[in-house]
Amino acid sequence: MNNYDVKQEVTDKYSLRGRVFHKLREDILNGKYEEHEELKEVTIGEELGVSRTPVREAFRQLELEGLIQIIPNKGAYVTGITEKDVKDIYMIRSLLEGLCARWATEHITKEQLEEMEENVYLAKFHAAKGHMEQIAELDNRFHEILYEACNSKMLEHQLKDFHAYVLRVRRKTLANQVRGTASNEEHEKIMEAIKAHDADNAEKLAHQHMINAYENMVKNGLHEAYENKKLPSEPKA
Amino acid sequence: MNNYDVKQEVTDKYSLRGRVFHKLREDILNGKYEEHEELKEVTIGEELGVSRTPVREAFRQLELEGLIQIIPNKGAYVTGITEKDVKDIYMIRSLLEGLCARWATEHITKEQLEEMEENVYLAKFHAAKGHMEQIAELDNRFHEILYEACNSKMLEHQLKDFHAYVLRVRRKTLANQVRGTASNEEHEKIMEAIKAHDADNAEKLAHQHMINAYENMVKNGLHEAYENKKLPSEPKA
DNA sequence: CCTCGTATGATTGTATACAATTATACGAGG
DNA sequence: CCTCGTATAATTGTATACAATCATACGAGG
Repeated sequence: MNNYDVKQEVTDKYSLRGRVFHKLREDILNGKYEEHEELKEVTIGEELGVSRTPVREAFRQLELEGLIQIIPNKGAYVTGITEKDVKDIYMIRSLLEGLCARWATEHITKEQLEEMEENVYLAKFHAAKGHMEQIAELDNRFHEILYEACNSKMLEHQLKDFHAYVLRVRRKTLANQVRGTASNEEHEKIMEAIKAHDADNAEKLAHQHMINAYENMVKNGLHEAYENKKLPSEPKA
Repeated sequence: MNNYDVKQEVTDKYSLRGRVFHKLREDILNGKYEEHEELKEVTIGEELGVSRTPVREAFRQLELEGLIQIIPNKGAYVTGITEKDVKDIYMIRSLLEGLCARWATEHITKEQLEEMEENVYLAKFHAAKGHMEQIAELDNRFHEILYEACNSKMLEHQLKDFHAYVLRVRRKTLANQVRGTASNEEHEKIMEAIKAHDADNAEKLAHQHMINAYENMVKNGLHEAYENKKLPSEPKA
């Protein structure tokens, strides 16, 4: 339609700044840094072999993503992500994914629907074979298709952010054949609701899909994803 | 509880970068720049009397906020905000404000509830007097209290972002005594549901509150808020 | 021994210089 | 006249130098 939206990733990975951004993002989400640990511009720069300039720019972005907090003239501190944050995100996402499915029902294109059908089909195949890596990939892609199909760059933007935020935790969760299969069956039902132009049902199913995903994650021990991160404890006097 | 969360604004207004960020944000939301207009680092820097460094950092943040799009080695282009974006945001917000009200019901503190009661009381007073500026202020604050009371930094962060995003449009809308009064009455009902620990009702009321706000905005002519911005038209061949 | 002020060092904030990349203009060749 | 390649200019990407701010240590004074 309009060729303005040929947008690549919001943050390219091929500039130094982009690399710093993605590296720090990964490290923070991985739990490499303690919560409230101070990140120094020179130190990070030296570790990655770059000057302060790209590091600073990456810091500003990470701040807006909520991963670090910058106190002016003082320093950058890791915010981290707690179990409660993950829970909150899933609750928020459950609502927004529902809305997304509703809108996608009204706006999905033929091409998108075709890719979605292929996605579900392939996922079924890989689930039977136990190819966990591919299942995770297809799961990601399924949701992305949904985001793109909703025809709302605001909602798409939000959901992609959240999606990336919990990606690390989620990948671990999907490494579980039972849930992988169940998840894909839910995808299929969502897709069928969309094909049937049943927006109410699509919304409800997508909503429940998120809740199921979260509950499965809790059941399998969400905390394992954070085993290497110390829980924040009340500082004793 | 923990004193880590004494966070000030995510982007301070007293550094050059902060000033550039807020200035560009305002200008973009105000429609000073055409959609898809290219922003040049030197030009912006000269206009504001600063070097490229703070401008670049501000650009990175604006990109993450979705207001501009940066194409590597090429330039920064204004994304702008369309009427559809505003509509989408209100639909998204209606869901999230509902969730927020639900959580606030479970987590609001005595102090927050007191400020909320004072807020509603004052708003009633100013509405009767026709003090539009104060009504707008109190309206903003009411929602902020709600955001802070929900006890979820993820949700609070999201809602504050959206809130700021549509603030300019909204201020114009509230400059309307009828809606100001109705809006405040809705605030009161939400508050009472929270006081009665009726989370279901609080959610429903907050949800409807957003929808009403949006519909009122449309009725009064959302487009007026964008009278100085050209609508994007399909480029003819 | 404690308190406060100053000096010093460390760290962030900003400006500028230079490198890399991209867009444009122009001319040679067909 | 058109196409393509090269040169040039403009713009972004990065590194570094300098300024401003903040934290710490240390010593004078009480």
